[in-house]
Amino acid sequence: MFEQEKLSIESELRAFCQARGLPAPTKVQWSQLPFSGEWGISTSLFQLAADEARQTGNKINVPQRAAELSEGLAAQLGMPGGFARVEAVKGYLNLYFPVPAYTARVLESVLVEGSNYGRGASKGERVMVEFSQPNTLKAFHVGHLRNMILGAALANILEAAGYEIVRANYIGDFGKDVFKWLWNYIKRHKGEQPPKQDVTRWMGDLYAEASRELEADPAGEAEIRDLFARYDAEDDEIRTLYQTTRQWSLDGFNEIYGVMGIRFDRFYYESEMEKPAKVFVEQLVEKGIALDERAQNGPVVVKLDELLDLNEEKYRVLVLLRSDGTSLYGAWDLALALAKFQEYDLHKSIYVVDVRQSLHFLQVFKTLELAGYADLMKKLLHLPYEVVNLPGNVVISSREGVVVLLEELIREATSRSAAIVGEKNPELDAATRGKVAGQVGLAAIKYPMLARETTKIATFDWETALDFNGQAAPYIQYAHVRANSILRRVEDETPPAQLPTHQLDKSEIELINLISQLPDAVQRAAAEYRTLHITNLAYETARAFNDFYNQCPVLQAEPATRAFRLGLVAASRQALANCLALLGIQAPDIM
RNA sequence: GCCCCCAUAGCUUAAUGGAUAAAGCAGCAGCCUUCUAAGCUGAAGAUUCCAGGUUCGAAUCCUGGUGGGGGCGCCA
Repeated sequence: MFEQEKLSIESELRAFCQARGLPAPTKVQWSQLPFSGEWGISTSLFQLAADEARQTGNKINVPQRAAELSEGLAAQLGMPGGFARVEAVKGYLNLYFPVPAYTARVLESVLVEGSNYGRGASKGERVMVEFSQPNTLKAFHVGHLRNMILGAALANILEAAGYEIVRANYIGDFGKDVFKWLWNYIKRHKGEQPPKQDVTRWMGDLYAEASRELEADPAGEAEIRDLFARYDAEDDEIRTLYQTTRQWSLDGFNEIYGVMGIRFDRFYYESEMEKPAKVFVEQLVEKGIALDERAQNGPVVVKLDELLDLNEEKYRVLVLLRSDGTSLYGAWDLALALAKFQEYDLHKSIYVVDVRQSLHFLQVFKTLELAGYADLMKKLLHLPYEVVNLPGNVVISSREGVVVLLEELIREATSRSAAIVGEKNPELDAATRGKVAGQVGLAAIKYPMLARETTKIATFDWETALDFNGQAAPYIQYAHVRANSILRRVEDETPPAQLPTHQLDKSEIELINLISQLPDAVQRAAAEYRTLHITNLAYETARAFNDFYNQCPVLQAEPATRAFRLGLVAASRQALANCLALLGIQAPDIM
């Protein structure tokens, strides 16, 4: 937000170095001044001092030299334009903002830009974010939540950063597991219909049953292959059953997406990739990249390490077709990657898929490179995230039916939230309470998925997931509600054309400081693919707002102060709402 | 056997290679006659897993350990 000011200091720094025969400064690193009631930016001169020592070959005390340099620079700068105060402290150059002018700049840009505040200029590039990828005929559980929430938030953040986004979903509606489920259904549940509620649980239960039955049934494998063959031969009965059961799942997924507030621009299906995948595999065999071992009753594979002449085991072997000629998901992923670029002009194609698939994507991407798609391959990015476990490091398993169902979690969170809303704010009518309960309950379960490093395993337990206090989404929502409840009382007033100035309280300056950081946070979150930067800022902003709320009366303040604070409250509400929107979390007006 | 990830307060987690390692939860002591107390203020709580190394400077980078998790030819 303060690029101009930074650039002007940077050019002063270069002049300073040149005049003294110092090495040219490398990229100047700016950081936020540690907040102590004043607001500004800071850079350090340690690097410059170290570079100087290296250049001259003299042994010097770097911290001492950095202190000297910062003092010299501060003296030369005097009172640079755009700043209120400059100081040199322990090798740092600290530049303090003229509070009234910068405050006005921050608040005005928030209020003018509104819901666009924080958005960057268009980058003129299109990025596809593929996420969710649920498997039909299986349960939708809390393990899938992290992917869904993370993918949706990343898409929002990249969009805000200036990319054009294609939100893609890749439905797992094909493969052995599907026919395993159908096999069990035909044998034990023929004619049964799914229940009205929790379709995916019923699906998942039958899948777990299929897994158990298959282990006990030596003829099962052959029967499943037979179903597969009948599907392939376009057998009416199997095709119809396949379509019907698949649709049950898809309807269940759509219901969940609706509740979660998640949408997609493009759906891909595994079942559509099978045919193009086989064609592509044939080409790979012809090119000598894939090895057809079917004559020896083996599969079709890509022996990546051998092809690359590596001694170590790095890429290993990617299996594309089974020995019976049916295709595997590695082959489908090759076809899918090509399909995406055929359809869209993409700057990047991101796959939000859990970390256990890392080797798989490494293999798929490398195979595409070897097949002559090196340029395309460079645009593919697997964004891994760690899994969600149950307490005691228990792995959530569809196969064993050990799951916490997503629908159940949403229901529990919503009803818990409804009880708390009723207790905290008994005046609300039932309809409003229901609405707020939904907003708060969903927010509470989404937030922890976004507020930690993706490299860390998340543990799901009911107590933490349903704890609405402290560092959690309801805290941020509550700050938004508080701001709103002040503004609600002055809806009829016309805000002044220009915000009056007044002596700012420490808590006001800190709040403005945090609000001003949103545009940078968006760019950084997008560049690093980390939603964490937004959750951190949202929480910090909410905390600063609560502090302000406690320290500074708004409605009862002197007219000028009152008018200024109303502007600050409006800007705070906007900044909080924008952060929450990026995270895919709703900002209630009341709770 | 090979590869990847993780380790920070009792617990869950933050922290551009930079100033005194920051929050929440749990526990302790306070604050509602004021815009919603889902809040705020205190006090307490850390040898950042260990040993080396790089650097003016390391929780952060490198090497080697220890402990835990994950992946590795016909599931997705």
